[in-house]
Amino acid sequence: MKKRFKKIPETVIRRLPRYYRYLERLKDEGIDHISSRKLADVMELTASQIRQDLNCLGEFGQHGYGYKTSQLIQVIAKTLGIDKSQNVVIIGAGRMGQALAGYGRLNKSGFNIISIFDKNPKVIGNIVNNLKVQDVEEIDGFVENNLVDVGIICISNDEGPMVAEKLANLGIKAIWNFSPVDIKPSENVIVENVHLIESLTILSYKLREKKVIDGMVDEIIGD
Amino acid sequence: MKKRFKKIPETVIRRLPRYYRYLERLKDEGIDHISSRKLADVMELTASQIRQDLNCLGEFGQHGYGYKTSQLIQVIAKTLGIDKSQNVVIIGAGRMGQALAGYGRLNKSGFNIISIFDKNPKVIGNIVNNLKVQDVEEIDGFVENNLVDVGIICISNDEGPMVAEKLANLGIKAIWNFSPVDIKPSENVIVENVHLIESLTILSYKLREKKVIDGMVDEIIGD
DNA sequence: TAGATTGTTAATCGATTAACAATC
DNA sequence: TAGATTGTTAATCGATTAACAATC
Repeated sequence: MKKRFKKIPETVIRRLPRYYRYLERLKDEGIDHISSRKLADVMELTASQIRQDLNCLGEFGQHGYGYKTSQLIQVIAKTLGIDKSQNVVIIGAGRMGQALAGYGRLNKSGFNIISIFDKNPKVIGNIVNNLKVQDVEEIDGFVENNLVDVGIICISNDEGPMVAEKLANLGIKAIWNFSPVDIKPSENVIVENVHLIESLTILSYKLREKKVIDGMVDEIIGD
Repeated sequence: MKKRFKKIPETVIRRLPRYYRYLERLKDEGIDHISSRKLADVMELTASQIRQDLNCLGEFGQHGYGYKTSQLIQVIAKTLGIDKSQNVVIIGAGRMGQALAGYGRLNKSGFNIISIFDKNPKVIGNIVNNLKVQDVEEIDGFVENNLVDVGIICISNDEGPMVAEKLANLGIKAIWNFSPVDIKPSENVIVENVHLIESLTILSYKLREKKVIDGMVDEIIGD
């Protein structure tokens, strides 16, 4: 009998979506099995790491053969919880809210956007990706009558934490936060804070570092 | 004399934008100095880690007093290369491209969006955030006549790597990629690949894990 | 069988935490 | 000065890589 519960390290979890994406692509290309060595080449990882990572999910490999792509995809999907569809609401129908509402890959991974809310009367009633923007004042009733798994907070002011608390009180257990102030996870609610600017800032650092190494700029630590 | 070049670990670099954000906020609240202990409480890190991290940038603390917020902000900004403004172009004026074009925090960190391109004739000529969408065919001339530091790829098809290569040939050295296929960094070009779905997927995993721990669901590893 | 490749243990490497002398 | 807090070294912890017996 298999182990009932095995804690998977967060570092591994954070790599799983990328495995999933590459494996989906390989499967689409008609590749039905792959060795850790070849997958490592494609993904620019080490074969050793891939075997260690996949072993956290169970034993799927076949000695002398490799891993079956479709089986791996299935297991990763199940581990990540994207094998079942989940209902999502968006709070904030600004540009980012609209972009996420129309983001096809969400649906592909089982996230169904079932409603979008805003507080701006000029925006309420607009159609965004086949959904009519609702008044955020009506969210209580909506959440009571619909099973909502995830709330996406897409407002641009500092009220994210307040909105998150409201959603938590309504029973929403997961928050995907795009608003500028970090939302702290609590006993009731899981959070992923997204700050797009961080990734661009890191790019900026690396660009500068490259310029220093290439001798185009003088130094990193000044004076 | 100070060291001319000190390699900062990537793990530290990836935390710097978050330090920057919190310190900016503290400064806005009128806090002009802070100890590693207090900053650790606010940011939910350990004081020890903060001191280690900041020491990678130099020695700024004052014994018995702490760190000056504004000095720290300045040093982090310089390290990350956001102390100077950088010119950015966006390729792809779809919803995500538009959202990024209107994303105020980019400007705040010194990233100036100087142009936005698309290949769709229906979109070319539209005004997005005070910029007229240009025909992507005209990008060569534009880049030759303007200093462009970063290219943001916001297309939704699989042509990201091709677009990136074109930009690299035009001399753009940094790519911020939102398109679905990973762009591989090369000798000429630095890349940050962004896959928003990954962060939502991790949220999904954590939600599931929480449900298992709370006894609302049976198991993580099936069968 | 022989070749390929896994699963897993051991070795290495790096990152985080703890501790404390130095010092403002 | 006494109290607070840094900078830094040492200890711990965890993640990655290497190695190889097991096995298809």
